[in-house]
Parts: sequence; C-alpha cells; structure tokens
Amino acid sequence: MTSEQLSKTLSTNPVVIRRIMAGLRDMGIVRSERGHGGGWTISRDLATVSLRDVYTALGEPMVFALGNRQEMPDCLVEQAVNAALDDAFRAAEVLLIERLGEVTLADLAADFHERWKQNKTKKANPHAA
Amino acid sequence: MTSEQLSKTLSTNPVVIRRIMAGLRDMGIVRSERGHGGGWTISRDLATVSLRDVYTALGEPMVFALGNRQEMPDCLVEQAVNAALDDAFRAAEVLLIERLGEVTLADLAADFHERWKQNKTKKANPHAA
DNA sequence: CTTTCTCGTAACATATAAAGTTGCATGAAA
DNA sequence: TTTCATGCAACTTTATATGTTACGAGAAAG
Repeated sequence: MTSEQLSKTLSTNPVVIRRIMAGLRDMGIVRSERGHGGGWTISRDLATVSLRDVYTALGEPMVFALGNRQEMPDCLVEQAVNAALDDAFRAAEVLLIERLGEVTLADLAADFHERWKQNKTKKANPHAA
Repeated sequence: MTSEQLSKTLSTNPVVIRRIMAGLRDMGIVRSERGHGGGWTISRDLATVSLRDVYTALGEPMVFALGNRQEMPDCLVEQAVNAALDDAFRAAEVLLIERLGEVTLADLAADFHERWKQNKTKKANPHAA
C-alpha cells in the first residue's frame, strides 16, 4: 500500500505514515519502494514480529505520562521521591515490555479474523443471543 | 506553610500549589486554614499515607503516555490491537500501583534523612572514599 | 470594624510537544 | 519525459499542561 492509501485508512497524513513506517523499515519489518507502483510491503513473517519489536522500532517512546522528572536534582526530597518512583516505574515498565514481547502481529491478525467472523454473524442475526 | 512559601520552594505558582493540595486535602492528608496565620498542615501520620494514596488524591492521572486511544473503535484491527495493549497496560498499571502502595511518606522521610546525613558528611570530607 | 493575610476558584495566558502540512529532491516504472 | 512514489526538512496547527491574574470569602490582628 502507498502512504497515501494508508493515511486515508487511518485518517491521517501520508507524511505521518512515512515518519512512523521509517522506524519499522529500519528494523526490517516493512520495506518501502519508490516510484511508480511503489509503496509499503511487509517483509517478515508476522509470527516473528512482536509488539515489543514494534515498540523498539518506534524508538521506544516514553511509556509513562507521569514522572517526567529531572534525573539528579539537588533537592534531597526530590531525590528520595525519585528513588521510590523509579523503582516502581522500572518494575512496571519491565512487565509491560515483557507482555508486549509475548504478542506477535500474527496473534493480532488471528484476533482480527475472529472479530471479523463475529461481526459478519452479528450483521446477519442482529438479535441473536 | 503557605501556598506562597511552597510555591517558592518548588519554583512554581501559589495557585498551582492550591490546585494540587486540594486533592490531598479532600483525602484528609493535609488540612488548609484560611486567613491570617493560615496555610497548609499535614493531618495524618506519614506512616499511614502511601504513594498510592497520593496518586488517588491527585485524581488518578493517566499513568501511560502511550495508548491514549478510543475506547471501542469501529475498526476491527484497532479493536484487536487495543485488546492486546489493554492486557499489557492493565497488568503494568496494577503492578505499579501495588508498588506505590508499598511506599509510605514516612519511608520517604527516612530516606531523606539518610541522604541528609550523607550530604553533610560529603560536604565536610569532599574527598573521602 | 477595618486592615491584613490566607485559601478557593474561575477565567485567561503561555509554553511545550504531538500531529499535521507544505514543498521539493530523489528514484523507478510507464 | 511524464507520472507516481518515498525521503526529508521546515513550517503550522492543535492539544494539553502549566502558569498567571483577578477577585471572593473566611479568619485573625489591631
């Protein structure tokens, strides 16, 4: 698919798509081709790509909205608070990334197909139990 | 202390202090008094207040910077991704909050005093091992 | 009872970062 | 050589958190 097509599907802008896909391309998850007939193609078996890989490809963006704080403040109170929060945040982040590593894009595809079937059934029989 | 004093200590604005302290007050962690000689006082034993209580008092702000997404999108792909992410995020959040519940303000105070002593020693003997 | 000091709160302003946009260069196929 | 695509830099817009101003209300001091 082209960035143009993807951006319409996702209600955004082709350049935004390219920005995001660039990370995935550098990790070898997708490939891009220029020129006529070009666009984006998947270049790996979906079963070999985990959400953790995607997270890494996207530059490991900040996981937490909280705790966007100074690394080594002079304030001793702040230091004490940071030490406590760092422990907790680090533990939570480790668990999160571990979980992301357990889900592959193939899993997501399977889940999607499941939902797709459910959806068709529901549309045919809107009032079924 | 007054909001004015606190705001100077924390390099911010008195109104910001009041906004934040309002949550702590509603949870009974601090008390505010108006008028001459008023200000903020701690109203509970620090050993009975955990970081989790503070988190709750602050209105349980969003923990994660990622996944700021629609609850039940029409897009089945988005649904599948959300389901996977929700699992992971929920697990991480549970762990984080559990950890926050294990740290009391008294713990932080003790840690602060430890740092304070260290700091004094270092100032007296800057080149000690 | 008037002044002074404080919080409470709403409304407004500013700053920052994420998202979106424009423009143009580069490469590839028709 | 025209058309279609990505690559990339620079700029604009938008959203949100933070900071600010203004004023009302309560409480103590004089």
